[in-house]
Amino acid sequence: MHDLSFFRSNLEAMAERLAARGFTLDTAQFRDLDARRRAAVTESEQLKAWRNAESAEIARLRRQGADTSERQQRVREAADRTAALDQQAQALDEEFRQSLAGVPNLPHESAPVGRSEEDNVEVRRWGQPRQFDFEPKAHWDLGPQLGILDLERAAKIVGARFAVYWGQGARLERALMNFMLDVHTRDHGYTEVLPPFLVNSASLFGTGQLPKFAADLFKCENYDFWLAPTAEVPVTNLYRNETIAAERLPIRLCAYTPCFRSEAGSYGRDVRGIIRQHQFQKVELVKFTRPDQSYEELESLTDDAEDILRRLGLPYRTVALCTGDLGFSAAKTYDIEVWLPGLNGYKEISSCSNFEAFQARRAGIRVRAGHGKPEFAHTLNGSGLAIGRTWVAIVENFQQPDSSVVIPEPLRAYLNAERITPRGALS
RNA sequence: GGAGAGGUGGCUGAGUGGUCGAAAGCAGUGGUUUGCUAAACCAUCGUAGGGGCCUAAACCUCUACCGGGGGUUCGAAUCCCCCCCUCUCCGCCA
Repeated sequence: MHDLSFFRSNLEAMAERLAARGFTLDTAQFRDLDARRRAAVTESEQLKAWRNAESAEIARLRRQGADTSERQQRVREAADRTAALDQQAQALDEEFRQSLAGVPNLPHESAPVGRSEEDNVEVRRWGQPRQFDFEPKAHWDLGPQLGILDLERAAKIVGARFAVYWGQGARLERALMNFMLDVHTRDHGYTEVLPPFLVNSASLFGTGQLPKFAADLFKCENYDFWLAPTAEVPVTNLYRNETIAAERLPIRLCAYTPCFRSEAGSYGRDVRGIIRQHQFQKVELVKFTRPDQSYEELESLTDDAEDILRRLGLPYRTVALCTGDLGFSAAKTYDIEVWLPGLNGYKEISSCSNFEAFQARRAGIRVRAGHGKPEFAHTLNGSGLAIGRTWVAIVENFQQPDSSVVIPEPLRAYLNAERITPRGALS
């Protein structure tokens, strides 16, 4: 959400910068809507001022014992007009706010300009994709063969795009969750939180999923409860409508949650295996910072996520998303892509973004520095990492000719094993 | 699920139909006094939106906001209805 008065007085400049991300801001429509809104508000408020003055006069006259029934009658007669004007002003104001809420964030000046994924810029690369001296298998073949991944039964108990993990597969998922949380809390300075997995619509508005992207979410019938699509939503909203003392910033939080996404509109993409699921597990990193600190914090957040891959020995590259590929709320985003032999390419495993004040303004997250006026905080988040895709990366990258999988050293204590070996057909 | 008590500015807390954007205290800010610290005293101190005003600040003014939404009334923090949340007791449950 943009600042109303700033937005209004910088319409043309906004439009120009939004064009970089492929968003066309209809300035004429906004100008017209705003003018009508202000006219309606002014008229409605003038009538209210008149009514309030009349009421005060009535109170005064009554105290003197005068008869005020005529004045009361006049105010009563104006009631319809008051209500109509008020309603009109409210409707226009609401319409304006909704239009404003649908305008994406401005890209940061350091975000590369471009139209699509193709124009993203690789900023660094770590590790070398392994040269196999045998034909590596994709996880959708290897997983069932090892007896650790069961998509058919998942389809039976819910449907497509869900997975059941068995035995060491389940244990690997749990090991990754603990490993990531331990690294971020012990070595990277994050505080662990375990939030609710369901959130209300106010929270989803705060982080920008609503009102525009309801179709991407699962909603509970008869409740204002939604399955959280990412821990970003509950964790960022921890401080919704709160003012944080500047000395407490930056606040760095990490959280493990399952994530639920409808994946509407991605039919046919990543249909094999568990790359794209309705439910996946993720450890998320969330930061609240002072406005002047947010870009250095984005760099360190991205590095914290990359560190997990380095420790696991998984090759990756990091790309800066171009303006045309940025998410709705983000001003700048780095995607971290892990090497997957099954796809013979790099696949997104983390997305680290600075939202600047865009979410904070929607969610009412403020910072008070000293005794000055509170200003909006900057919020950031990134996956640290998506556990399902990390699971895939480990299984595919560290597979052996006999189909076993060598567990990266840091995970061995968690798994109490050095290797995943076939357990035969799924029992 | 049942019964009861509550939700008021940064905090504590008064306010049961008009003079209430809201007492008082604390905290904050500016000042006076003061050898320093401390204290005392005076002043000031909410947010959002509209107008004055072409742009920005300041200022003036209006409107809205006392958990949220409706209603009654010339007029609502105050009365009525619905909802949400917190606390206590009972029931149920992991």
